[in-house]
Amino acid sequence: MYTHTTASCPFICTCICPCSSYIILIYQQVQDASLCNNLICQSTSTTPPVTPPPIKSNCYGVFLPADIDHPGAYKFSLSFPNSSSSKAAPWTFSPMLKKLYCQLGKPCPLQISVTAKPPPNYYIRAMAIFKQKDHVLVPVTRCPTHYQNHQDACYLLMIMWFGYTISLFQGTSVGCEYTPLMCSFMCNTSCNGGMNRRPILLVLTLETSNWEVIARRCIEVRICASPGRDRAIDEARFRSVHPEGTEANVKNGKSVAQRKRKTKKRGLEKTSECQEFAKVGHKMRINEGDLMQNRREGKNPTFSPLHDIVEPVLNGKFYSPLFYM
Amino acid sequence: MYTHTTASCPFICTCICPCSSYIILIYQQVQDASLCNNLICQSTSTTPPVTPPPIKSNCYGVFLPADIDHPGAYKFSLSFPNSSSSKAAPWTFSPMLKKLYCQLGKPCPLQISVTAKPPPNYYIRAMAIFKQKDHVLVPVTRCPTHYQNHQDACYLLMIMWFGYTISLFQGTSVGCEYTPLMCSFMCNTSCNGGMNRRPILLVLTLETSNWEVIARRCIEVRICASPGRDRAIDEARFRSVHPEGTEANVKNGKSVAQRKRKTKKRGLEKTSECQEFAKVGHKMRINEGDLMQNRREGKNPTFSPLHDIVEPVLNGKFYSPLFYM
DNA sequence: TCACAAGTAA
DNA sequence: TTACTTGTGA
Ligand SMILES: [Zn+2]
Ligand SMILES: [Zn+2]
Repeated sequence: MYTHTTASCPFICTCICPCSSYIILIYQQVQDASLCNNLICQSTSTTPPVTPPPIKSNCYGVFLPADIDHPGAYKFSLSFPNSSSSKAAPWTFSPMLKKLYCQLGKPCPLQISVTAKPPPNYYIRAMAIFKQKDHVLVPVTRCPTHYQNHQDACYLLMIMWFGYTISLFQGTSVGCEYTPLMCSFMCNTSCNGGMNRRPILLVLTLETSNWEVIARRCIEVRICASPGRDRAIDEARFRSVHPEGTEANVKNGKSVAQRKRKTKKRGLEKTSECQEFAKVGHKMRINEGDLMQNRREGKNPTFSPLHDIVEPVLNGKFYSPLFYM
Repeated sequence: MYTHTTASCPFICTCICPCSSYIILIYQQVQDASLCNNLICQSTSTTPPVTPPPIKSNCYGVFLPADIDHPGAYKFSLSFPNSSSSKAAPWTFSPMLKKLYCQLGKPCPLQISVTAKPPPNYYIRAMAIFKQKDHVLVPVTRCPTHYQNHQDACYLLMIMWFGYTISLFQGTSVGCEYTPLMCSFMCNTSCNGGMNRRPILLVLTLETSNWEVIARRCIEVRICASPGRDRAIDEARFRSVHPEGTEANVKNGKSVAQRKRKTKKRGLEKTSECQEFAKVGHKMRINEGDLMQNRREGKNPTFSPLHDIVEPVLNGKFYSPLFYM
């Protein structure tokens, strides 16, 4: 019997892959009923998770195109509660742009749902990737400043990897409409030396016990100081570009109101990652060549257990995950 | 005979104290003439510098008020060559505000002069301190992002501490009017997790062989992306506040056109250092309590030699110096 | 060189 | 919530 509890996780227990920024939530069918039709933090499972889920990241391994919504047979969906109407709210979601605006470190409530109970040991993977295609292979990590100032959060993240906690899933059809999650992002999208103003996507995938992706939901996430202001700006810009189409363009995966200069489009002839990082301190922080080489060889990152901390290390470099749940 | 050469130092050789951000230049009288009346990079001295100069920093030890100009008997002065008139120039100096505006990593030429040749082993100390009185005890360091991306510069800095090079001084009266220095600042004044938009002063002191300060020159330094633009803004603001007084107020040490909101003054009821840093990652990066305790006990920082690198460590914390010469 | 972007103070 | 600050793209 494998047991684990964590006090920091009120609703859902997570198995966190220390590689890059993603989190595994394991769906498991159980016998005993629970208080609520949610993913519930539960310390017991019948089988200890001996092997971690395979790594499917943006920096190695195979990953399907990340920005295509695919509800699948279970009608997997991702939504948000009604966000506060106050402009000072710590988070707000724009259905028009399918984009979450939130402040650094503030928990954001996600809601996932399926129309039928998945088989046992189905799980959900949550990861962050860069939206721009030419950056999608670069791991999304925290900036050095926030990592240095917030190592406790990272510690919390890491011990949860050892915990590898199983979450009970009662289904979303008995009373509760959604399964709530709380997600906190630990850097601004604009952070120097980190995301560096590059927009990111949060990708949730429903996967089988064989780690096959059967459903996917993607939203853009902008972590910023003023979510309300920035959402208003983005939506106004979008409406000025698409006077009537509104939501249709978004659902077709087309580019929406990017944060870009009025005069010219950016991102196509974008400077390389090396050049981008060179602007911060004139030296690359992440060696993309290493990542690509590693990817070609199919290598997984190595883990360095130290006390209770497992650090996500790839080719000797440490990556600080962006978010936790 | 102690010898040392460094290729990275064209004009002057520096003894760099790894504590906080300052640099020691030793004035030494020599017999043989040199090509130019400058501080000249010279690899020979008659006595090896066995003991480093005592640490006089903003975080420990005694330090006189840093923002008072005191030319002293030698009429010690600090000036700049004529800066480029281009708005895109990497540096510019405002005599009106006694303030240097420069870009990150770009070398700035300083000129120092005295009216008479100092005795042997007089030296100059250069250090950066925060301008605001309630931050003056906090060491001025680089931000984590720039430190991580620029460790080579730090390495260069550190090996020069071992080098402890002596500079020959021919005086400023034979042909050359000034002694040129080149100074590079390695973070923006606005850097998160570093100076964090707090203005700094560069303080040059002329000290005797007993480390007694006999002259001092101070300028404000703003390291920013657009020195020309920011100087123009500051000077316009200053003129609007001081229609006729112009330079007089500056020379009297009065507060000049601060970068502040039009409506209200800032800096007097400033939030504490702890609260300031708390905004970056919600955790203090520098424990001011440690610094103060250390200062009360008169402790010096400890040095950790590792390969050829000496790291400035104080109470187990590492400080990355802001600038080098 | 200019205007936008986006964190921050008030 | 507004307006300023200040790095960045074009
Ligand atoms: Zn950050
Ligand atoms: Zn910096």
